Amino acid sequence: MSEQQRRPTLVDVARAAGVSRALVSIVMRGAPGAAEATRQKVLDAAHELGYRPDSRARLLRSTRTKLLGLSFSTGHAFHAEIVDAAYAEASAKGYELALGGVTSGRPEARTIEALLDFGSEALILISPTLSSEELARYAGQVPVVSLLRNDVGELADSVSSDDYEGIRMAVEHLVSLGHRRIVHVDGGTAVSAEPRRSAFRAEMERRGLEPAIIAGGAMEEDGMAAGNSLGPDMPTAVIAFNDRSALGLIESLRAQGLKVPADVSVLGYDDSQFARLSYVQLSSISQDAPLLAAAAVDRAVARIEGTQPPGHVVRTPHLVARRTTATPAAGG
Amino acid sequence: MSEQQRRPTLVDVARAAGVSRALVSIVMRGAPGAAEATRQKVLDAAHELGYRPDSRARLLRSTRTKLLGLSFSTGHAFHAEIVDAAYAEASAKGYELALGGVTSGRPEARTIEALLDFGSEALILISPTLSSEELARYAGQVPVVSLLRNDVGELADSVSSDDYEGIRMAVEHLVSLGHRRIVHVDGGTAVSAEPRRSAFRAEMERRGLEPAIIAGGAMEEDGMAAGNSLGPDMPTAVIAFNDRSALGLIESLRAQGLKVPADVSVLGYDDSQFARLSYVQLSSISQDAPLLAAAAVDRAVARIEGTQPPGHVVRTPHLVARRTTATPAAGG
DNA sequence: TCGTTTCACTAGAACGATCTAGGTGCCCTG
DNA sequence: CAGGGCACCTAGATCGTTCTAGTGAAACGA
Repeated sequence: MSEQQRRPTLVDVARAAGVSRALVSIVMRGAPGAAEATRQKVLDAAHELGYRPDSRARLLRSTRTKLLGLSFSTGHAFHAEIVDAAYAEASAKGYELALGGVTSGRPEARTIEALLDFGSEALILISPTLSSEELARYAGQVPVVSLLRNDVGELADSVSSDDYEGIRMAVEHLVSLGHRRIVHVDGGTAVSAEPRRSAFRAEMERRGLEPAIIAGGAMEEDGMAAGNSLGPDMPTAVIAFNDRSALGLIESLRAQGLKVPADVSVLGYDDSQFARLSYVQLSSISQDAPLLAAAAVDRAVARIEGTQPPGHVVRTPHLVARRTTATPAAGG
Repeated sequence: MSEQQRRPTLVDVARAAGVSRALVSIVMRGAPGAAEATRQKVLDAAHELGYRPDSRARLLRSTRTKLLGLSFSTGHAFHAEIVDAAYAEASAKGYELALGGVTSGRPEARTIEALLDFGSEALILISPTLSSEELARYAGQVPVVSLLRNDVGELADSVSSDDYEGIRMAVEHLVSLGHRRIVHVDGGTAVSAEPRRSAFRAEMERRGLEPAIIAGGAMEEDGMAAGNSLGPDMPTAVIAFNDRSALGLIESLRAQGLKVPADVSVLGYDDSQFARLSYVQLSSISQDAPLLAAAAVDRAVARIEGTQPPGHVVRTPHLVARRTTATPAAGG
């Protein structure tokens, strides 16, 4: 049943090592001002006692928490990839990450408050859905970096992927394969749906092609529904809003007896783990989660350390051609 | 450029409301000992100033943090479902959740230390891979609840799903449909792979059937590989280690020209969002993430509040029959 | 030799909350 | 009208750190 025992404090270590509290503090945080011999003695004592600094007390006093708050949506696989990369980048920069999940029953604001309560020095918000006013309010308290959404005003930083360029590449790829009847299954109300939609329209028109857009969404179901509604006037290629939607779309085409890419080419967006699955091999536009995450962490740290003013980073995505896009069937 | 301004403290509120620091504290945490009129006055002042209690200071003094540490693997969709449910349950019980992600580059121990640093009063670990010794060490510091793994000794609590019963139901279901040649594609080295494997063996033998087991894993790729190796001696039904593996398996069968469930029935495990996808409709054994999460949070809170000794909760899974299991073809 | 600098270290005051131990009034009781 | 009880409120200590301002001693330069 083992008594839950009080964890050792600086005082305990100081007593064990025969030095003052302050010196132990100096040694523990690796600050200059301690002789090598003493440093070693203190470290030994600390290790002996199993001492771990109490971050609450530490942070209370120091204002620096070395903590980055990161909000993400549970259930978005793409967000999970960003979280992974952010962990790595933060830890390389000497920061810890506080994760906040946004779920259906838990609004983003609630999550952000929790992250601030933990003592986050900056917030990285993946695809935030907050209004610009709310974002501005938080940005008045700590640096805020919006990831994958760039219309966040002057106060907040943003790191996003160039949606126009991504769609341009998608169209370019399909056109260069010989497709002319291309449909975009859009993302409905999802965060980057609008820029992609208008990019598609502009890019198709620029090439003198008809920009057919049908309503979609971010999930497999949306892709399926869109696929089913395609029936009467089947195009030779489809650009889906994202990979999951593309998967649903492919399934729908398959159910209609069509082969991908022989009959219809399908291009996803995100280059998520779904796209990479060996049996899917979905051609996709990669936003490069690790790079985006690293850029976001970089910006957050730069802002915290005051080395730079707010700014907006836009990264160029790239095309990953796999097995779902090909030359259209003759006469398509 | 807006000056990042100091957040208001108890003192500020006290001054604004014309009362003492202590009284504000009393009001803020809803403790008894303040007149209704004063309470209102303080609340108004606090709201006016936009005061939010500093959890670091609060926690430092009070030992109670009302914080539950939850570790999960990014990229495990099933874990994400648990996180969702845990948030809801924790918040209903008046606790906040601290999330810790386990990724390939970030060992579980590292994540746990971070959760403890945040001040977690208890840890909920989803499918922990730590050794029993390490678990015991942490369990000596705070209550530890292991989720989906039950061999964690006396010190830690566990909440798990009855793997034997799950597999028994799976076999039962298939046998009652008329299947006799059933294969189990196992989970390789995954956490619950071994109990499911031996449950399958025992349950098949109990019924006088041949328990065919082939090596698999937790991902689509593993299911595909297993499906491909099935070729020569195709069974009429397969029980996969989990839904993702089942998906890969189905894909492989499809590539071999076999229809599911007409030629082969496939049963998944987890009843994850993948199983529920409208174009998949995978029959699966549900471990009921929300219930498991709620049970884990309950145990953690019970332990923290000292109302109960460590214990092991086992929940019974249930079968969700969808479209991938059916009566075998005549002569199968 | 005597200031000055540097180095190693320490005492004590923060940080922003909670908690303990009172101190007021005010009402009631006998 | 003394004394007890209660409801409301406050001063001051405290949590475990970090930070500021020193202290003492050794090393240095002139």
